[in-house]
Amino acid sequence: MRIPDVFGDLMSLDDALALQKRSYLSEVAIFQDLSPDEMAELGRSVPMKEVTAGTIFHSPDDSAEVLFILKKGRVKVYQLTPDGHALTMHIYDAGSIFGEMSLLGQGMHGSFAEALTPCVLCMMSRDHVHRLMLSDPRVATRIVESLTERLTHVENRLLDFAYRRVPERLARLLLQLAQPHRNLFSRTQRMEVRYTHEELADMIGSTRETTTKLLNEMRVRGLVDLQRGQITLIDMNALQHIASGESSGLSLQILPDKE
Amino acid sequence: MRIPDVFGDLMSLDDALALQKRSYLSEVAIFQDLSPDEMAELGRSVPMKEVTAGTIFHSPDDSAEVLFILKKGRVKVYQLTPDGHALTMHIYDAGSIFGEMSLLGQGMHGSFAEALTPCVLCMMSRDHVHRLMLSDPRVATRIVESLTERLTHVENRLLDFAYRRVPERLARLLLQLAQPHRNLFSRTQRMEVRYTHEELADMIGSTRETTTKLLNEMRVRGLVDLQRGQITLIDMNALQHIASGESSGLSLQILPDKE
DNA sequence: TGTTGAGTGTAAGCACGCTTACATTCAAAC
DNA sequence: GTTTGAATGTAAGCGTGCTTACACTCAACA
Repeated sequence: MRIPDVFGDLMSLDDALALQKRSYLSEVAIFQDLSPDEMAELGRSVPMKEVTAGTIFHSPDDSAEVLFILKKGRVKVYQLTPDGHALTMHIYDAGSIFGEMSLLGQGMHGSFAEALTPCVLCMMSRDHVHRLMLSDPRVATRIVESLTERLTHVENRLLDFAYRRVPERLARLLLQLAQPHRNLFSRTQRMEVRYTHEELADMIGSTRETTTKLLNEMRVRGLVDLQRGQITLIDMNALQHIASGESSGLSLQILPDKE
Repeated sequence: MRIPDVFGDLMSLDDALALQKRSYLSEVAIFQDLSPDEMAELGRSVPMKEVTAGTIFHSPDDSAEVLFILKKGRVKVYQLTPDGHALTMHIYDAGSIFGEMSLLGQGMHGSFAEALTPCVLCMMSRDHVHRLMLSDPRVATRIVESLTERLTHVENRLLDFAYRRVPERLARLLLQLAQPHRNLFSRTQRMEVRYTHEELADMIGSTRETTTKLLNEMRVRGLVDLQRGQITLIDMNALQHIASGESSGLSLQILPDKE
């Protein structure tokens, strides 16, 4: 797993760029309470960066405490265990903030941050964030809300990992990740999950092999349709049933012999 | 673990009570930046409550969004799974804040809060917290720090649950919970953990039986000493070794036959 | 058009730890 | 002193899912 040099060619300080950043930042929930003036000031002082898909723009080696504001794209934050397993801590969508700082905690203690798609990121220093929080309580309040949401999410996952079996965790993940996708031909709308088996395994704390096996069992049963890097959910109800743990596992050995 | 009752039976006047609450609150990290006046105001407006050990003072049924400020004692927050398993989300010591509110998130989405020892709690409404955050950014900043710390902790646990085996999780928990305890006779200082096997099991997402078995294996190997509701850590190095996953499991079957 | 690597399919074997089912010990309450 | 329930001890059995080891498919790139 290689870590390419990220901070290559950053930004130039023309006004146009600052303006663009300003418009970017204004859409981030954290800053929605700031005045236009404050936004302008922010736009001037916050560096921006673009990275291509697959770029690992933060690794545990990076000591600097940085807060990332994700303007465009999707980012995966994950950790590696000594024995080489990866666990995906979180996947952030546009509008999210995340970072290393002890101040804003979240994840980066030994975490990698990888761009899943081309991304546009704003970067703020610890000091900057701190000043911003102190200068405007509404900003701090928004950050509290953001942290709260994440905390809730992680605690739910903890419960999953503690007492739910892998098929349950997988079904829950699929339902959670599912994005609506319109089929142009049949004009039906289906839910899709665009991740590889290995990526899914890293999210549920399982292995690629087990995930593949379970997905194929789901396919055989008509719950999903499988293509490369893409899973189409068909029978949402059945998936929900598995996700709720009411199904007695997915392993085929329990299937009644119908003939 | 009893706490000498300092403010026991002085006077039951309202003023005295407010003063008492004020002094309580002033020791809570969140409010350390407030002025004496602000503390006084807080002391007047925040209700306080005492509960005995074992009391479950919050359950999923309680719909009210309350923020608890734990002044004295220790509190366990846990959730129940449909199949009756319990998972301890967090154990709070004096000075902690925790609560239900979506605002301050953390845990209470279906959680129970149980006093492990006699406790003194202050309770704040969602509105009150919100106002306090908006009125003083330093308060909000402290809350952000608190949330950050908890988030980091939960994420570490998530990693543990995902890829560490039960013996590892148990050893890590013991080391984490260990409190120094002075032996009056030998004047040696030993580390103690005062929980039952079941309580420990609920923290590492395992069962009481497995925990008992592992603890006894540790005892046989001279790593710990066991009494009712109390575990004394003896060989910290060996425990650390198990905790780091370098030990090839604890199960006896792998032990070399020495004779 | 061939090569390459990522993504996927499949299967045997086995260890961990959960389930189930008791027996026993200890401390507190009566 | 007796009783009672919580805490602990122990063990057989077995299923989940990890490990290991390959074969295969497809898309991208040369």
